[in-house]
Amino acid sequence: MKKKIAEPPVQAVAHGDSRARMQMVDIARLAGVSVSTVSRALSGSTLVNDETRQRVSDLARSLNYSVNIGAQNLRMKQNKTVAVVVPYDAAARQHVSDPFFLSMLGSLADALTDRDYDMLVSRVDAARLDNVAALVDSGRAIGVILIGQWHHHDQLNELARRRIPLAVWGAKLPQQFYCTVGSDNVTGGRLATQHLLAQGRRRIAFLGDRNLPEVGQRYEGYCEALRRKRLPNDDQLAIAADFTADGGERAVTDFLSRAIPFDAMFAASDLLAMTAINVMRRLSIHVPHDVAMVGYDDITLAAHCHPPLTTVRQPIDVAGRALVDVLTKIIGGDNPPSVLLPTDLVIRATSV
Amino acid sequence: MKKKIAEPPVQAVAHGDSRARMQMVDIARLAGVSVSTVSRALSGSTLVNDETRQRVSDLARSLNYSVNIGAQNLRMKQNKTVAVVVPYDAAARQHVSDPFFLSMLGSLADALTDRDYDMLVSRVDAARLDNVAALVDSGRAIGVILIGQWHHHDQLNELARRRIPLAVWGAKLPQQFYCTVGSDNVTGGRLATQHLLAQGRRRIAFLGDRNLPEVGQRYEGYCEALRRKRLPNDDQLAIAADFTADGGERAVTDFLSRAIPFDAMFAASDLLAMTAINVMRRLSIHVPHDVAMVGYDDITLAAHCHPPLTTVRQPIDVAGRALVDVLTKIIGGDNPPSVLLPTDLVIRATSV
DNA sequence: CAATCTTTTGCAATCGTTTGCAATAATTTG
DNA sequence: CAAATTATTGCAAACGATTGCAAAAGATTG
Repeated sequence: MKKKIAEPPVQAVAHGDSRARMQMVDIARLAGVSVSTVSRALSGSTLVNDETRQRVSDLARSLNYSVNIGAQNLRMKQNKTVAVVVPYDAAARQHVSDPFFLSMLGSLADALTDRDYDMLVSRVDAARLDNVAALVDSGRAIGVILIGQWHHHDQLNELARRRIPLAVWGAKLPQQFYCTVGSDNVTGGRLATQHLLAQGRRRIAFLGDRNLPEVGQRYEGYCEALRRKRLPNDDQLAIAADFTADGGERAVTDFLSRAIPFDAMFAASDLLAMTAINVMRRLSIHVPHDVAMVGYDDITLAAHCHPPLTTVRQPIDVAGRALVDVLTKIIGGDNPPSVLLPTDLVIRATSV
Repeated sequence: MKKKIAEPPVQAVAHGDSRARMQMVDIARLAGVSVSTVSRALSGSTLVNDETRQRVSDLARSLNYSVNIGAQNLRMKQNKTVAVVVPYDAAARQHVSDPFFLSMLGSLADALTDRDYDMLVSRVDAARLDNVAALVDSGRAIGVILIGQWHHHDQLNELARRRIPLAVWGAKLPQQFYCTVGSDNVTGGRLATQHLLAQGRRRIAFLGDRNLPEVGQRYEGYCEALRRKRLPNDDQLAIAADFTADGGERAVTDFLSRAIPFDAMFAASDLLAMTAINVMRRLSIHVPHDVAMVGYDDITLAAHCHPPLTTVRQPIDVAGRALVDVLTKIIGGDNPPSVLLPTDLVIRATSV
C-alpha cells in the first residue's frame, strides 16, 4: 500500500545533461517505499513482500538502474576485482607482443568472468613491481595475477612477504614464497629435444634467453635429453634471444653468420621458432629438410603456418583457470602449492 | 606538537591473519592527529603544517598505506576506470584470437595508463551488448571502449541513445549515433587493390566477410579500384570467411577446390592472408609467383613471416590513443565526430 | 595588553549502499 | 475480542574516505 504518490527524482531530471545516474533513493521515491526496502528487494531478501519486490525490481529495470558497486563494496567490505598485471620494460618502452601472453589475457578473461570476477588490466614497470602492492592496498583489487616472471624473483618474494594475494605465471623456483602456475618446462624441453634426436638430428641449436627462469628450465630439459643419450652439449649452439620477433631475427641472423653446423633447432617460443624459420628460408635453408624445428607454446598460428609447426603445447585455457583457482585459494587464506601443468609435444611438419 | 602518545591500531594487529588493511584512522592514531589531517596531508593540501604532512606521509609510506579508492571515489563522485569490452560469440563459445584485437588491448592499456585511467576488461556476449550499459550504470566504469563492431550497429545506437559514454573501434556508418574510431577502410581496400593491379594482376580474389561493416568498406575500396580501371568485378572471386584461422582455412580450401582462376588475393586481415598463403603453399601454389597477396592490419608477425606480407597498415598505437581521446571528450560532455585514421600500404614480398 | 589576523587543526556531514533493530500492520490463536 | 505471533517495513548506524566550517593556538598590530 503506497504511502504517498511518488514524485519523480527532481534533481536527476533538472540537470540538462540527463546523464545523472539513477540511485536507490530515486527508485525508493518512485516506488513509494524506503531505501532499505529497495535494497532488500533488489538483493532478493525474503524480508520483503513478493508484490513489493516485483514492483521495485520492475521499476529498477525499466529505469536501467544498477546498484552502485563502489558503495556496495565499501559497505559490504567485499571486492570482486582481480588485477592482471603484465610487466613491461619501461626503459625500452617495449610492449608485450608475444601472442602467447595476449592469449593468456583472453584465457584469464574467461576464467575470471566464469567466477564472477572483474578483470583489471594493468601495465606496470617491470623494474618497479612493488607498485602492484598498491593495487591491493588501495582496495582496487583483491588479488593480483602476474603474467611474466622475468627476472623479478626477489621482488615477487617481497610481494608475497607483504601478503599480497598473488599468483604468477612462470617457473617454480627454489626459495620461492609466492605461488606460480606454469607448464612443466623441463619435461617440455626434454620432450622436444628427444623428439629431434629420435629424428636422427644430432646438432640441435637452442634459441632463447636462458637467464629467464622458464627458458632456463626448458634448456635444462634440453640438456637432460642430450645427457641421456650421452651426447655432447655444445655451448656454441645456445643462441641468446629475447622474446620479441625483432630480437629473434637478429639473434638467428647472427648465429647463421657464424656458420656453426647444426641440423635442428629448439626455440623457446613459437614466435621465435616462426621467426627463425623465416630467416632461414630467406637464406634457402630448408625446414625441416636442412634444419628441423620445434617451438614452444602452441599458439593458434602454429597450426596454420607453413610448414605447420611442431611445438610443445602449453595448455593455455587450463592455465587461466589454474591461475584463478590458485589466487582464490590464497585469498581464502590457503597456501596452495605451485601448479605444474602437463606439457605435450604436438608433432606437425617442421620436424619430420 | 603531539596530543597524546600514539597507540598501535589494535584491531589491525589482533587478527592472526595480518592481512587486515591499514586505513586512515590507523594512520591518524599513530600520527596523533585526526583523520581529516591525514587526508589533507596525503592529498597535499596547503592547509596542513609541513612538518605534520611529512610525518604523516612518511608514516603512511612505511606502513604501505594507500587510500581506499572505492571510498574516495564514492565521496568525490569520481571514477577513473574505463571498461574495454571485447564482444564474443557465446553461441559458438568462440574467443577472440585475432592478434590484431589483442594488440589493440595492448595499445589501449598504454593509452589509458598514460591518461591515468584504470582499464577494466570485460567479455560480453555479443548478442547481449546492452549488458555493457550496466558497467556504467553501476558506476563500475565511467565509459566504455568497444573493440569490434561486428553486426551490432543497432545495439550500439541504443547504447548511445541511453547516453552511455562509448567509443567503438570499427567503421563509420550512416545513421550512426555512437562514435567510432577506425582506419580508412575504403581507401585501404582501394590502395591494396590498385597495388595488385599495378603489378599486372587482373583476377583478384577478396577474402573476408563482406557483411561486417569494416570488411564491407574494404570491399568497397576493392570495387572502386576495379571500377576506376574499368575492369569487371567477378562475384565468384569474393570468398566469405570469418576472422578466425580455422574459418579462413576452410574458406580458402573450398575456394581452391572450385578451380576458379585467379592471380591475386586481398584478404581482410593478416591472419586470413597468412592462413591463405599456407593453404596455397600446401597445394604448391606459389606466393607471390602464382598468386600475389595483400593482407590488412600489419600485425607484428606480418613483417616476420615468409614471404614477408604486403599489407594495409592500421596504425594501432594511434588507434588506442584516439579511442581514449574520443571517449574522454564524450565523458566531458562533448560530441566529437568519428575518427578516420589514415591507412597506408606496406609493400613487402608477397605482392611483387 | 586587548583586538585582530593567520595558521593549523578537528568536528561532523556527506557520498550510495547494507543491515540490525525496533515499529507497525496483518494474522492467528485461545 | 485480547493476546501472541508473524510478515513487512523504516530508522539510523555503519563502510572509509573528503571538505566546509568553526575552534584553537600563535603571531601581529595598535
